[in-house]
Amino acid sequence: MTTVSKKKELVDTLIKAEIVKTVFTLIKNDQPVTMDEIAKRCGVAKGTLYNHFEHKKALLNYVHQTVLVPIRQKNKAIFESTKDPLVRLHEFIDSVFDIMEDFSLYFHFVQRRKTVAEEIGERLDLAIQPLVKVCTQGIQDGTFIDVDPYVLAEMIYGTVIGPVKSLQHRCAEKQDIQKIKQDIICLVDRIILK
Amino acid sequence: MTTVSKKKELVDTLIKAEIVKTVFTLIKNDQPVTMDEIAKRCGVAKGTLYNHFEHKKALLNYVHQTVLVPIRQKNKAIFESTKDPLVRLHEFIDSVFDIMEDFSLYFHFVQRRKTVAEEIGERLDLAIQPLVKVCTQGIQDGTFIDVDPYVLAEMIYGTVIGPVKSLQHRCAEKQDIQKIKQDIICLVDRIILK
Amino acid sequence: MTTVSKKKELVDTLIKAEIVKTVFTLIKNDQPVTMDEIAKRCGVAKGTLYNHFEHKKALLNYVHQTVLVPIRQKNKAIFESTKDPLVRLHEFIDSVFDIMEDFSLYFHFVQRRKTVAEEIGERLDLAIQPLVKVCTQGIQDGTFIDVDPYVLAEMIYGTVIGPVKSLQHRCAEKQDIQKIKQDIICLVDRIILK
Amino acid sequence: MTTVSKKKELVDTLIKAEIVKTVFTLIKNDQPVTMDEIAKRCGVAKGTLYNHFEHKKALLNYVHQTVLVPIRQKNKAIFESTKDPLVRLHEFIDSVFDIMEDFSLYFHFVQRRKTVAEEIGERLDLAIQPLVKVCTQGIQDGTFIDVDPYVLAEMIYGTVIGPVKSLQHRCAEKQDIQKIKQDIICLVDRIILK
DNA sequence: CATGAATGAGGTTTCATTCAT
DNA sequence: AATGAATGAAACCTCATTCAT
Repeated sequence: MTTVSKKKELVDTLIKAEIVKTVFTLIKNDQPVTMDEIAKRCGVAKGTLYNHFEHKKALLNYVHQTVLVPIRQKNKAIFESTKDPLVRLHEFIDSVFDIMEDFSLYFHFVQRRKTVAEEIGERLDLAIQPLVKVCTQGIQDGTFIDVDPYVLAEMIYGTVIGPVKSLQHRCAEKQDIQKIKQDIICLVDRIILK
Repeated sequence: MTTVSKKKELVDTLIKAEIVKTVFTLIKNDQPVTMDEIAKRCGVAKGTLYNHFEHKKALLNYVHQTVLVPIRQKNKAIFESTKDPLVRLHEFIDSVFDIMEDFSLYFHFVQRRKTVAEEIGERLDLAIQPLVKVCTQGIQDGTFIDVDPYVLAEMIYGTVIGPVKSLQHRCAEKQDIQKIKQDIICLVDRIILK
Repeated sequence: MTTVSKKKELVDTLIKAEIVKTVFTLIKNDQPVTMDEIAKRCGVAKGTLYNHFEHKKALLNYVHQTVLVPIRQKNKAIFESTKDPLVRLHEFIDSVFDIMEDFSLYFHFVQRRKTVAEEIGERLDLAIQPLVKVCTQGIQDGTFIDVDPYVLAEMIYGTVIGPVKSLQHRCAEKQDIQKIKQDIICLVDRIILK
Repeated sequence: MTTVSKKKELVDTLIKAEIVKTVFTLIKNDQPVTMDEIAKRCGVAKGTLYNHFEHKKALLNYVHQTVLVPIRQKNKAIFESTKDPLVRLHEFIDSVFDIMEDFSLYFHFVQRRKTVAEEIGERLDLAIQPLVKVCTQGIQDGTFIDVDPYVLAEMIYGTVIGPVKSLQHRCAEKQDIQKIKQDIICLVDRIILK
């Protein structure tokens, strides 16, 4: 790759990063996310945005994907390993809590911009389906109880993600979070193991 | 109350009912929900809508509440009874499946019109908090396992509602639904009972 | 028709007339014809234009049709009569000169807004085809010379309309116009009569 | 001229030729003629276009002139000869049919890019005025009928060019074209000769 | 009260032109 | 000379809300 195209790519990346940051700020402040406003705050012209993204939709999608990337990566590493199903489940729970901040970011974004309908598709793709796979395997191994793996997956998802959602509305201290996590792991183990 | 004001109230009720119906039709058909369109389809003038609702937001909120009322009523009857906590839980699960149609209506509405953020608040008010109460009581009774009642409630919610959400993306026959329900009840019992 | 709807129609007509006038002014002054500018000059809001016309295209088409209406009417009266073909031809020539002002308006409009491609279609519909019919009949009568009626029609059109177009670039006095008209009639007769 | 400046001129010519070709392709395909698109298709940068043409208008004008050059040349050769007026007229008609493709190209271009107003000026310059000269001479010779030479010129122009325009909307075979041409010549002779 | 025409802020997108590299 | 990213003026269109009748 030439020096020039490297530089271009760098600038492109920088601008996109700036856009992502700006859109986040707008969303957090519950201000309308218009192309005018994004451009103004990024210190570029409106046309420039259209040099980097075809539509407004493409721009927002990029922002959205940016949020999802670290979550996807962590999930991929966990779900595609060949470890024991139970181990992978525990890793998933650990991961959710570890990356609570990413999740919080994700929720902040997704909760204000996407409709529930859109979230459901994403949820399926991001968590339910991998969980179903793990559960199916666990059931075949004979280590997990023999229940519809979808129900099992939903149960796990609800048990793990639900409290994370609710935490925003409760006032929980650090130590509580560890306690909750332990309760969750305990509960999940109790349920799925024969 | 005078005859005149009675009449007024009647008309008000009729128009509001018509509006609710119209908004639903629009949402189901994925058509834009504009004041113009609502008015045209209701056979009234746009200004008339503003005699019944201050804002568009107020109008949509009214529609939303209309959907929630039967759900709230059923939940109230269940959660405010003095029956055994476990019985009430089973009644809740029964209720969710019985009113699956209402829920489907609810989801159709909420999924296309409200953001995830709004759904979370509602979810808390509508299901989590009542479930927390029931669980707390069950724990004090000594019949439920001693886990953070929030986690327990979330687990139950996730196990019951999650599959309902996903069902839209799976292709499930009637008999399957009964099977799933049995799996869910079985699972919930297995979890919460000591 | 009710008094109210009569009034509405009146207002609609008045606004449309105002719009037509405004668009003409803009075209004559070679200024850009934007919806914003039309609205401003008509003393109405941009949205109002959209209450009367679906698109900008529809608006411009209306203006265009407004120009064509008197021309079409005169042509229709002439070409649909049962008079002698030669008489109808003379009437057509008379008409073109009588309504020179309409034509001038038409040209002013069409020349600045429509491409030649569009004009050709219109020309066909407005003049050539009626002329072809008249010529065909004259040929069958045995009064017109036996030449491809399209060529004949084009010749007549060119002979009559061409000078009108060119007059804008020459400086012709009133008397000259009468002289030119006589020359044209003379020429046309000389050509088409056996 | 230095070698360097020769080379420059060559490059300039090549690029301009490429631009002309590209613009034609775009116009024929009814695609928007934007500077971006021209540059991309020519394989040069947008800025380069501005090194060869001051404005977009200048660029388009150049393309337009390119189309006109061969037409002008042929016309010049015909109208500036000292042959008999009638012979020159016949040569003009021959020429129009010979270079039908150039004319068709011309119309394709002019019809989609220029307004009728612009076409009229061009028409005058390109055909009417030369024809007026020829006719004037023919009238003075005593071979042409004594009619306003402008009217005569318009008649000839209309009779010759009109059918060419209309041919696009009719479906005419090769032989028909010869027939039409004969009809036209015949008609023109019949009219202008005493 | 009902009406619905008028309003105009707010939004997205296009594209000729400039200018630093 | 060539480049092409950045620019930003214009243009079109939507729709919640107001208000005179």
